[in-house]
Amino acid sequence: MTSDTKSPRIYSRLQIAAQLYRKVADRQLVDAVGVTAPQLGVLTRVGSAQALNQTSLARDLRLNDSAITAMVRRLIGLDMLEKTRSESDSRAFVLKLTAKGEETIARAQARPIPINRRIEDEFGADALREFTAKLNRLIDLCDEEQMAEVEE
Amino acid sequence: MTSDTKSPRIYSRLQIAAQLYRKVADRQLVDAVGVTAPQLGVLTRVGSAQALNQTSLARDLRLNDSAITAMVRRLIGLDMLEKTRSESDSRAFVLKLTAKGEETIARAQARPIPINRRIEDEFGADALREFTAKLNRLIDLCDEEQMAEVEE
DNA sequence: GTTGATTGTTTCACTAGTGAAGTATATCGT
DNA sequence: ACGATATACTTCACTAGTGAAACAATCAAC
Repeated sequence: MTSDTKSPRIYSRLQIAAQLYRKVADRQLVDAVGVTAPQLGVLTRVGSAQALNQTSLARDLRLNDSAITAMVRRLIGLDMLEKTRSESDSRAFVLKLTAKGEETIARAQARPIPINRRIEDEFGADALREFTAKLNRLIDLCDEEQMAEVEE
Repeated sequence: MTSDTKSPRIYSRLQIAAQLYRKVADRQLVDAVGVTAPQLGVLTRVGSAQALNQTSLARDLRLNDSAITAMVRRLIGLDMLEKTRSESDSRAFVLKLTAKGEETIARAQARPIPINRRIEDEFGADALREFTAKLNRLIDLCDEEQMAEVEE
């Protein structure tokens, strides 16, 4: 039994890393600015776009439409987001930040969360770039695999 | 605006990769052996241990106790797992695979899922090793950060 | 040998995601 | 101008995770 069952490694390490990172980031973000990491992701995306609707937001974040429905509902509940019917297309909504939403982004941008600083410092710019490149490669492979399945 | 907001990159790429990988793996696994990736993780851990209880399982998989409660309930519902009160400690349960559970692991081990093959092939053993090393490093950093918080 | 802390598990309320099915509005082809 | 198709969004039922609070059984200490 010298062989250490190679296969499950990447998958489970990836899941653990993602989960743990999110847990730590969530706690720090909620403390600092009152919003979770996925929520901040939505806010910043909405903030950096003009007249975004939910479907485009879903595509940008690579989530499904129903995840967005729920996410937006929560953010409206937190008074961070507003939703108004689009004038050009009455099926769609236009998402907009409230004043509180803008403040939240501003505060988050002003002082980066400790875990992110730590990771940047300890990895260094090069290693980080290489790491994200590999993550992107992994994402591409999964996309290809999905394509392959559809056409089967 | 040449600077590309470096910070959110790793976090969000990691989340996207983890989510997508899990989605693809889940679909392939459910098709092939009738169980999701996290579920298979639990089954294989139980299978490779003798007389495991839920708390140790939680520690092994780096999950929370209540996640295990739910997970075990689902696997019992699928008739893959059994739970009997421990004789040595009557607070604890001993987890054991059913025949169906054993079969499921066996089948999963027999033919690895396409997405895993693809990733192994395209990355190559070295790149994969390096990648998991970085994931482990990331996990360690998050652990340290959590420690730091507790002692604040 | 009670008393108090620790351990194993569950429940609850929550976030965050998926997929399938439904509703309403837009748009296209003829 | 109409019917078919596509698009935007919601709802529902589900998996999978977190954290806090409860409860029972065990273990130490005195």
